[in-house]
This record gives sequence, structure tokens and C-alpha cells, in this order.
Amino acid sequence: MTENYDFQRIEAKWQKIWEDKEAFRVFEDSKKTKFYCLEMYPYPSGRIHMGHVRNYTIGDVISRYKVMKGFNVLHPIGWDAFGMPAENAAIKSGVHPQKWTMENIAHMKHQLKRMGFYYDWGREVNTCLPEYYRWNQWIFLQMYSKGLAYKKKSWVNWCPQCQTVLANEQAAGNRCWRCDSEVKQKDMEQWFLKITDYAEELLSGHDLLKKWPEHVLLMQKNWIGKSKGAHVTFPISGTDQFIEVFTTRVDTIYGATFVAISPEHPLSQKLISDSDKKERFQTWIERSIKKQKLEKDLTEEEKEGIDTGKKATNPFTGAEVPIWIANYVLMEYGTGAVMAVPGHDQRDFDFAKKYSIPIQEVVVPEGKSSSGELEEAFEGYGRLVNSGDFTGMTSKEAMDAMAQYAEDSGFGRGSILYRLRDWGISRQRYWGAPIPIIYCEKCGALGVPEKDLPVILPRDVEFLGVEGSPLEHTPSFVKTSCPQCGGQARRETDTMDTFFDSSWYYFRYCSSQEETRPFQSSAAEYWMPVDLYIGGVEHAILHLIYARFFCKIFRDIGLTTIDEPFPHYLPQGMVTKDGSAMSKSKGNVVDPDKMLEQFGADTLRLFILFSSPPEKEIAWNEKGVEGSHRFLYRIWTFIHENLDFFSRDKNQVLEAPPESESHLHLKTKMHQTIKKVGDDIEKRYHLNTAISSIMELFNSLKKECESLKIHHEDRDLVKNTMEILVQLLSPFAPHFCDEIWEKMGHKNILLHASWPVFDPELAREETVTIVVQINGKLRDKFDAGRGLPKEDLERKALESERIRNIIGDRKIRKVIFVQDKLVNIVI
RNA sequence: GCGGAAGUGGCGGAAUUGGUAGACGCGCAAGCCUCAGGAGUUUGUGGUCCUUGUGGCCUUGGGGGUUCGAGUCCCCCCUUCCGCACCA
Repeated sequence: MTENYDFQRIEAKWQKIWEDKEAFRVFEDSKKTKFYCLEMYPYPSGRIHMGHVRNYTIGDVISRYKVMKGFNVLHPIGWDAFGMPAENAAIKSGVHPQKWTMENIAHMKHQLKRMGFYYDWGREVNTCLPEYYRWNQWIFLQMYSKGLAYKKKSWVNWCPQCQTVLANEQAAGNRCWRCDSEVKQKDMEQWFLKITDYAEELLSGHDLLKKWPEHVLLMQKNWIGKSKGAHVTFPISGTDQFIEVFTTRVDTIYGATFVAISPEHPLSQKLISDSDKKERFQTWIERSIKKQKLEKDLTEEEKEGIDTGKKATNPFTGAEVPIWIANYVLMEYGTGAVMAVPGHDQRDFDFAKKYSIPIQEVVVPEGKSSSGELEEAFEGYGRLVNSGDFTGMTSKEAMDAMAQYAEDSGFGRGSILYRLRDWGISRQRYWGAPIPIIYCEKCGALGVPEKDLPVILPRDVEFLGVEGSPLEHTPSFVKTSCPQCGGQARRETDTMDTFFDSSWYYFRYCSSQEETRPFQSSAAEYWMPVDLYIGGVEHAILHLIYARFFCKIFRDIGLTTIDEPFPHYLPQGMVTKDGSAMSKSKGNVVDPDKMLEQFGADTLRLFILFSSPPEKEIAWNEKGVEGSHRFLYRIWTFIHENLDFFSRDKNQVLEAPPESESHLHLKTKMHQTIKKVGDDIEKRYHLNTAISSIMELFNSLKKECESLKIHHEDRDLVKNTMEILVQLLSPFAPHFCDEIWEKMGHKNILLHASWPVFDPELAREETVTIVVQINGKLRDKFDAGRGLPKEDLERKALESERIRNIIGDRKIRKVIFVQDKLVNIVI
């Protein structure tokens, strides 16, 4: 009677054995080569979802494989535990964010264990605990003392009804997510990190990231947005003030027929202050600023502006041009002011047409002459016309010459501009790491002294959901004394963006218990950098740039010698159902718990990997899960039906048999599969094809076994192949394989068994199929010994009756030969 | 608008270096087993045509090209998805 495949019992059994053996604990060991496999840690939202299952299963298979290959593998996990959902839950249902978060973590931890993941739980980090976030504060203070953290005014979304700051996603559609009132913009003091200091290095560091997908590097590159150009100052007529502009096309400056500044530009108020239309202008400016902040698609917005009536002088031509305030000029980019060249910029062209501003042509396409009246802006490069001494130069020559001339004349310089902006980390929220700053009336803003860290987030606060952060209304937190003069002082009540937490957690895993520094440098020297980082591509820009930025700061303050934390990044695709991402609102969520109950962890792991290669999206299909389950079941039944045979004592040697053809075939297949599975896991990360090749091996094995009773001599090979198969499958379905392995009489767990080695000689087919083509079309094929020379195979091909019939009496022009593959006869 | 990725049977996907397209799995069909089956098992399964063969033709979004040979390389176009977006 065949024993049932009781996966619930088996999985619980092996999870306990692994835990009792502490099989997943790792320590630094200089004798072994380390491998640090990291997956993006989860936000403890309550339950794990299929995206987690996929992400962590990919990492788990690679980790287990590397362990079997003899590496010292660090595979940690933790919790991105601060953030808004916890606070929202508090506001809505009165549960304390800490309670909510810790309960979620407990449940999700249980779920992850239930999946059988190879995690060293001794290194678990939890960002909402003071043990962790005190180092956020410490790092912040290091940055503050180096001038890398600073405070400045910035616009935030503000709900006047709730009297609170809103995140962008809470202000969707320009309406407050809670009370639906109209969102306003408010200018508030906020903390920033000077990531722009590292813009160039974040860009040039891409050269070290050889194992990142090209498109991810490109996304980051666009985000950093480096532009080469020039800054030029235009004096404002009748004043001693200037407008500075940035341009990437200084070669077109002779065609600058006006200057346009952003409504938000500091000069915009001054320039209209003595205008008789001041009030109308004022209203227009306010409306434009608001639109710029809130409109999603600004390109759709019609270009409009107001003429300030003031003039500025084009320093190249000496001509006076009007100064406009225009809604298409953004304060965030460049200087917030542009030299407008209608002839060579379509936006300026549209604007000039609307307000009848002159359009001048100063660049013509190479080999063409001036076209008279322009129909639209010519934005390409060409040769300069109507440009004084620079006329006749190419655009490229002129850009250098003009930048040089501007610099020599003192009204400009060649320059480089980045789109990347400093990172605002202030959040007017409770559930985050407090920013360790104290404000004293006398001494100003001071960092909390290191000895006073951590600044503990107080537990007892009120969650009204209105009038700013709960911390502001907690006097016991706010009131403090000045660390310098001892006088009355007030704490910063803003907390940190949770991206701050996730920018360095991978360092913390190296020594998560360390109490005197964020991490032990020696431990980080051993484990870092992360050898493989796996996670959703939605973090390709922000998280991965911030983390790279932090690593470079750590290097610059002497905590590490690493330049890049993640030399290898593997983005993993989404799990979708019915054409869209699984989400509660769509109602298309498949709960991993349900799958675990129905099929078990091994089936779920196998299915999620088998469906698709890691980078691709997975469309969930319940039938496929059954297929993966069936595969395990078939192996289970097969082993149990022949249990006497498979559990036979290893030492019982059978006489070496003569090698039959099918015997040879199976042996070859076995060695090929070892090679393929290894390559698929560590070279291509195509775990789906690794699994399919194991399935193929099992199919071959079963076929061979139909003759098991007849061909006594194949038995050793069959048993050996089965053992290899279980080893190859074990990273994918670890509980199942350990159970079978034990049944086959082994005492060790598979994690401690080494990965099988293939013999290249045996992996090579002794007979190959030679394809015969005529004019590139398949016409015949035959088997032949490996390595036969062209002449033999060509003769054999021409002997074939089919081939002879097709050729008839036509003349053979030539014959193409590919060793061990094909003979192509061209007639 | 700019940038990127992708398009292969009814479905998920395979084809790693230009060399047998459709591996593996799902689904479907038929047989076996069964009182029964939404279980198990065996076989078949891209389309099409006929003379049913170890057959012919067609087939990797569409159209051209390079090559003895193209899913793979080049050019043009279409569709879908993603990122950025008045970036000066």
C-alpha cells in the first residue's frame, strides 16, 4: 500500500528538523567563500502576498543551491516596519501602530516559515524598534555634521480641513483622501539630504553595475538627468539685478527674443510690484503655481504668461528683450528662468506666436540656407546664421566657443545640470524614526548628542488624524532642554521617510545585534557587497538610488570600503490575475495561505518558479498549480512503489553490467541535466527551465524503468539517477526532497549534501542527429557517431534515397557543413 | 513627446552562439482502471492539403532585406506594457 503524500505533515516535520539543527544559521568564516543573497524586505501589511512568495522563493532556491555548492550563504530577512498604513489603521480603528505592526510581523513571520525559506532568523531586523532606528538617527547626525542634511522651505500638500500634510498618494485628484476637501499647497520647513552632491558618482557608478539590466540603469540615468549646457546672466534693465538662465543650446542665444521666468521665481513678485495690473497678475501667478503643483499632465496645459513690462539685456547681442512670467517654466529645474528662443524651441515658438513676440532664425540645417518664415521651431543642430562673430560655426563648435566667450566676459560659464533633486525626508507623521534635532531659542537647531540616542518615539500619543502629527501634541516629547545651553528647547516633531530605513538595512544584516555602530565594519567587510539583490522593478529608481547613495556616504565616513552595495540586481516581475496586478480593490487576490493548505509549500514554490522566468510577469492559473503538484505526486508514487529497491543498502554492489543503449542514453541525460540545472540557476536565473529539465529527466527515468524488471543491469544507474534527481530538485521543493532522501536511506539533510557534479565526457552525446537540408529546408535526418568528418556525413546524406529523389539531376552548387549538426546541400 | 521592454499553438512558456520552431507544463481528445470520478494511468495533440506518407505546403505581430540557412541580424510599420514627461 502506497503511503499518501501528506505534505502538511512532511513540511511541518522538516521545518522543525531544520530549526532544531539551526541549519540556517550562518557566521563569518574566512575559509569559505561568502555569498550574500538578498531580497527586498517586506512591509508588514498583515499577510504575505504572491509577490512575496515569488520574490522570496527565487532567493531561497538560489541560496540553497549556493549552500550545496559549498558557499557560506547569508540569506536574511527583516521588516520595513514604519510607514503610513499602520498609522492609518490607528486613526481608523484605534489600534496602536506598534501593536498593529508587531502582530502583522508575527503572522507574516509564521507564513514565511511555513514556506520553508532558508532564513537566518537570528539576523532579523525590524526598523520600528529603537535598536534599529537609533542608527537612522546616528547616520542622520553624521550627515548633519557633514552638511549633507539641511533644512529648507518646500511645498507640501496640505489639507485645510484636516489641518495635516498629505503624501502625494493621499492627495490624488487634488482631493484629500479622508475628507475629500480641496488640497492646498503649503510652504514648510523640511529636512533634505544632499543627494545631489553625489549625482555624478551615482551616474558614473553605473559602470560598476555590469550585472544590472540595461533598462534599469537607463531609468536611473534618466532620473539623474545630466545635461551639459551653460549658465548665462541677463541684466535687468534699470536695476542692478540679474536673471540667470540655464540652457543646453547656448548656440541659439542670438535668437533669444524674450526671457521667461517661472511664476514661483523669487523675482516674479518684484517684477510686477509697480505694475498697474499688479492685482490681476498676482491672481494669475497664484493660479499658475497651483496648477503646476497639481496638474498631472502639464504638457496638455496651454502655454500662457504675462508680460512684466520689464526688460533684460541679452549679453551676447546687447539687445533688450521683454521679461515674461510663463506657466511652462518650472522652478524646480535649472534656475527657474529660461532664455526663450522661439526659432529653435517649440514651446517658446508656441508662446511667441500667441503673444506676437518676434521669432528669429539663428541656426539652419547643415547645407541649407535660411528658410524665411519658420512654420515651426527647428530644434536640430546645424550651422549658425545671424549670430555675430559666431555666424558660420556649427552648433557644436558654437556651444563651446560661446560658453568660453561668456566666461571670459564674466556673464556666464559652461555648466552641467542634473535633474536629480535633493531628497526631502521630513514626514509630518507619527509612525517613523524621529529626526534627532533640538531647537533652542538661543542656540538654534542642534543635533541630539550621540550619548542621548536613541530619541525614542513615545508610545502614548493621540491619533486624531487632524492638526498635524500626533508628536506635535505630545508635550512630554516636544519639551526638552538644549544640549548646549541647558535652556528650554523643543524637539523636531517630523519623522523620517521610510526610504531612509531601507537605504541601509542590508548593512545591518551583517551584524544585526551590534550595539555601538550601525554595523560592524569587519562583518560588513566579509559579507558586503550583496552578491545578488532580488526585488520588484518598482524600486528600480528611488530605493536603489537612495541605497547606493547611503553606501557612498558610509564609505566617505569610513564605515565601509564598498562603493556599490548591489553589483548584481535581478528585478522580478509581478504576479497578476485576470490581466491586472493582484489587489484587494480588484478582488483578484489569491491568498498564499489557501494554496499552502490545499497543495503545500513545495508545490507552491515549484509552481511560482515554473510558470515564468523571474523577470517576466506571471499570470496566475490555478490549473498550473495542480500540474506542479502532480509532478511531485508522481515522483512520490514512483519512489514508494519501488521503495525496497530505492532504499536498498548502498554497499550492496551489483556486478558491472554491459552498457545498453537506453542505459547510455539515461546516463547522458543525467549528466546533461546536472549541468543544465546548475547553469540555469546561477548563470541565467531561468528557474523555469531548470524545473522543466528535471521533469524531463524524470520522464526519461520512468521510461527506462519500464524495463526495470527486465534489465537487471540498469538498476544501479536508475537508483543513482533518482538520487541525483532528488538532489537537483531539493532547492525547489526542499521538504519533499528531504523526506524522499530520508526514505532512500540517507541520514543527512540535503542542504548538507553537496551538489552533484557532472562529467563533461558523459554529458556529451555519443550519437548525434544530423539534419540534412536542401537549400536550407529540412529534408531528412539520420543518426551518426559524434565527430565524424564532413566527407563521411556528406556521402551518407547523398546516399539517402529521399535526398537523391529531391535532387534529381540538378547540379549541387555547394555543401554547407556544421559539425555534428547538419549538412545543407545547395542546388 | 522622449526613453525602454516585449509580441511564438487554445494557454504559461522553450529554442543559451544564425543551424531540426513549439521542449516542459496546462488545457483538450481517446483508451485503460473504476459502482462512480473534477482521482490515477497510457496515448495523441501548431495549421492546412491530399495520394494517409519516414508526405507536401504554411506558420514565431505585419512588410521588406542580408544569408546556403532567420523566432534570432538589419530597415520600415503595427500593437501592448513600463519609466520619465512643459527638464529649457
